[in-house]
Amino acid sequence: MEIELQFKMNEKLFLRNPEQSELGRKIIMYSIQMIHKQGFEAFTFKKLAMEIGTTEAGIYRYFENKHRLLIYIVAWYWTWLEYQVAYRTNNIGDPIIKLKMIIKLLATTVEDDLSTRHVDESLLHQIIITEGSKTYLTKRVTEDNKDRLFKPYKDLCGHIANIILECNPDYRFPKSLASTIIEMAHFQNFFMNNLPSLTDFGHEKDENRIIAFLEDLVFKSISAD
Amino acid sequence: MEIELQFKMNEKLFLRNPEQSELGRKIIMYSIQMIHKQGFEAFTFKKLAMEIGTTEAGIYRYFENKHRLLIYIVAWYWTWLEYQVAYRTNNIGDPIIKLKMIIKLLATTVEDDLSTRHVDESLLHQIIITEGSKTYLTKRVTEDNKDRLFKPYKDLCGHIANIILECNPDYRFPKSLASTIIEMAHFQNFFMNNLPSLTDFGHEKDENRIIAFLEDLVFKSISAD
DNA sequence: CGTAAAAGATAGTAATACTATCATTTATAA
DNA sequence: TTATAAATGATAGTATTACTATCTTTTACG
Repeated sequence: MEIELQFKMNEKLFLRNPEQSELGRKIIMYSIQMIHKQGFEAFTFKKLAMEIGTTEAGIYRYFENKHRLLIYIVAWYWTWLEYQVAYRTNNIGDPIIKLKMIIKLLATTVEDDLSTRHVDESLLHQIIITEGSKTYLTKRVTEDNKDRLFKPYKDLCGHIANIILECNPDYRFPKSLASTIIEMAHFQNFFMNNLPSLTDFGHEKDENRIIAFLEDLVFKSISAD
Repeated sequence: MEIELQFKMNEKLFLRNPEQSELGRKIIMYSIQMIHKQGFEAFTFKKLAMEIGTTEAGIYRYFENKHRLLIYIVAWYWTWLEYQVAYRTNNIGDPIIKLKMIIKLLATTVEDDLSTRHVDESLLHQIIITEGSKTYLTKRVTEDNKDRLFKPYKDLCGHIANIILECNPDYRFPKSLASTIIEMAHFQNFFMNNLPSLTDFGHEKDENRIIAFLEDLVFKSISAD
């Protein structure tokens, strides 16, 4: 069977819903490609418009500015990942197995999910690693947070924190450990590939070593004192 | 006694050494204030020049661009912190006590160090939290790394990793744990103050809770299996 | 088929991120 | 002390970025 996945995104994330038009989907598709290739700093609406074959003004009808567009695709990614997590941990009773699955999903290069035709999740995963934290490391974070732009990220974090509590109801830092897992899944990957001396797996460049590190970190942390 | 601290910084970090002239020191001093106040994105050389009472061209003689200036002040901070670590863990034999001291230094709001007159370390610490990772989360990271711009950060990380190994020579991930401590000392602080639901200490906003979390994380991780 | 919404085309502006040039001041060494 | 080089100041200019505005044409759809 062929299923087309769509997520209902927070309306504050855009001016016009990009999922609902050809141009909108092109904006998402090409912006993912361009941000991945050139990095967020070098990415501009003008270049994007040229690539797509539309005009700058056309892009501005969908997104207020490029930072908002970044927040959109990052929020989209977290929504998609939460869905993946739900899907893949469904029917698993043991919270420890669930946690291992989540760590794997966070730390592993994802494959392009064919049920979302205009989004290449593997590129998106790379974008999250390098650009993800830039969405909130700004002076506008409080305002953006009030608009609930980071809700998908916070939901995932809360979800993981709950599973941690299932493993050990007495553990004192479930939410901080959850955000640590998420951030470190990405930072260790970035370091491994770019600043290898900050990790213990610079030579192999093997994501399984990151998983081993995170599992060691998590399960020792939540084991009873 | 009054001591004026100066660090010999990597020459690739600047075009002209800002420590060696009045204008250079003003650039450092005011850029720290402005980046702290407005955030790195809104910070420009033009505004900085106006604030100082010089011209844009004047700033460009010291730093290639604002990103380089950010790398400079961040590298300066890590150099200063490594010095603090060395100073404060001097004569401590027990690596566990050393590690605790380092976690405290990383996670606590620092006080302005009066032996560095043109640098306000407490502002700088806030800048590192919000802007620090932007120094390396770029497409230029490999090039910048070759120029050794991140050496102070990597040195500190290596230093911490060594102490971790002193605690437990069999621990498998000393460097990754070290970079995790450093990054999480900052991210948990940022989350606590801006996205509190990602942490377990959003209500109290107490840095001691972050320290407790990091100590729990670290000492459980390095305890023998 | 008519109308409203979306997209295209074009233009324009203020700010940013620089580079260049030349005059003036300041440090310094012969 | 003077010459002279280095640093700074003053001014100008350019390409690009980050938008906003307006008007026309196309497309969607009830």
